[in-house]
Amino acid sequence: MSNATNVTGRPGTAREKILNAALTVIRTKGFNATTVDDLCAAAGVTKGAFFHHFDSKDALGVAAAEHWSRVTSAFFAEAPYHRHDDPLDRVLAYFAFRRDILQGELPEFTCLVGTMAQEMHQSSRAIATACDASMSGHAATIEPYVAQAMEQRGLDPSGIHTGWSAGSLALHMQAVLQGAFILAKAKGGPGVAEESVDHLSRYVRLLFANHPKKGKAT
Amino acid sequence: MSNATNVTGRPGTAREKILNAALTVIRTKGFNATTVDDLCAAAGVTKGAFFHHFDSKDALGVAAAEHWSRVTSAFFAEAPYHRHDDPLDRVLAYFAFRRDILQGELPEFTCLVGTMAQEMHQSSRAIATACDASMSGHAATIEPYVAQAMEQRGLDPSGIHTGWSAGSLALHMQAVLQGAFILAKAKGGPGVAEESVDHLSRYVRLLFANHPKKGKAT
DNA sequence: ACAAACATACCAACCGGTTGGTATGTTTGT
DNA sequence: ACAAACATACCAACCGGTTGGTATGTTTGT
Repeated sequence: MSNATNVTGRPGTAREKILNAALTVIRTKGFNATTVDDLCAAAGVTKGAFFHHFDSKDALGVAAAEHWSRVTSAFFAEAPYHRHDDPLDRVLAYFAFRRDILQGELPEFTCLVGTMAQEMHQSSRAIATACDASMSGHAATIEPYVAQAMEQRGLDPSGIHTGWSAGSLALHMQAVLQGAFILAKAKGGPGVAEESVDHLSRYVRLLFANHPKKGKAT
Repeated sequence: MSNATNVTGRPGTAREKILNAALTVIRTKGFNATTVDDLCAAAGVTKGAFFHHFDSKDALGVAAAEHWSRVTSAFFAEAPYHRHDDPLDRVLAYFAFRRDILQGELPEFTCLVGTMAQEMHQSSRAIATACDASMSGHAATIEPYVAQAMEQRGLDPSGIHTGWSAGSLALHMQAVLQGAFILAKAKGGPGVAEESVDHLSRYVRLLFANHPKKGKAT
């Protein structure tokens, strides 16, 4: 009944342990197939502790999506792709980075909020909204790089192509990654996902192909 | 105990009714959240009939994926995009078609096997394999169009680009669509999905941009 | 030609185990 | 002293699957 207040969550507390357990367990089994007892066992806490910190399993789902946002934000903030001078290089390096981290077992490189959105979009709009916030929030961190590259290279998509924006391209990147995860899950390995990221990188390179940096004409 | 034999499935039988119900119910609720009773209620049959035709809920999942393959094969076989003379036009018209059918409620245009693969890949490899067969099987129906377009226009991806094939591009298309569905589910509407399909179409056009049909140089 | 034997398709009632959640404590930090 | 943070014990509802049975064919031996 006391909930939603302890946003900080001191490390080592039951809340933090449950949240961290949720990231791996839900990615492995999916949200519906994950029982509250699974979560408690993985976190090493009792059910009483669980329902002290979360009003319901759904509330844990929302909190897990938010926790995922924090964890991945920190993870991507430290990634090397930000360090390039050229905005387009940053975007391209982002793809290389996303390709590099496609390692280990499926639950390790797969996306929690993509999984939960797929499963819960009809039964819990609260969870779906939290998942959307997480995915769109991540897209919003690369959107400025895309926008900068477009501006710097004089790429105006509304004129030349059918009409798109830095935002729609950033969201499309997330769609490709989410879809790549699904194929990887179906096939049982990351191979297909790597190829899809390659196609995505190739797409962006082609978009900018005739738009070199400064005033160098083709 | 008698099972796996009646592959044809006479229409109107309990088996057919359960299978058809499964397509919509599982797309709406997901596989785990769908109970056997849900399926029986939607199909208008009893549980006894269900377990007469399917050994287990998982077996129904596999059969549903196979049923989905049959239904979608027939659906796409009748679609207009096959009727273009030029192979590249067929691929482009395929995208337009996929974009056009993004209508109605989410469970209506969303993919059963993508949903099931996501949810069941760890708990039932049999289901995941059936889902992979369905998605890869569909990709295999457009792969020849891509290959024909490449050959006709002299596009050799192993030389010019990083290295890709008609097969990997066809699979990438499925990844984009699957990912678009996830974003649509998270956001609660098909808007994002349409934009992703547009990006995909633009990608393929760019791939062939400098490769006109006959001998017309740029 | 016909009945016994068998198969298929289905149904209503039931069962053991699981699941999210609750009620009632006890511990711990300030 | 008191509230936040847990732990223990427990429950009602639900869920996949089973059981015993019926109705309606189909096959087979004579």
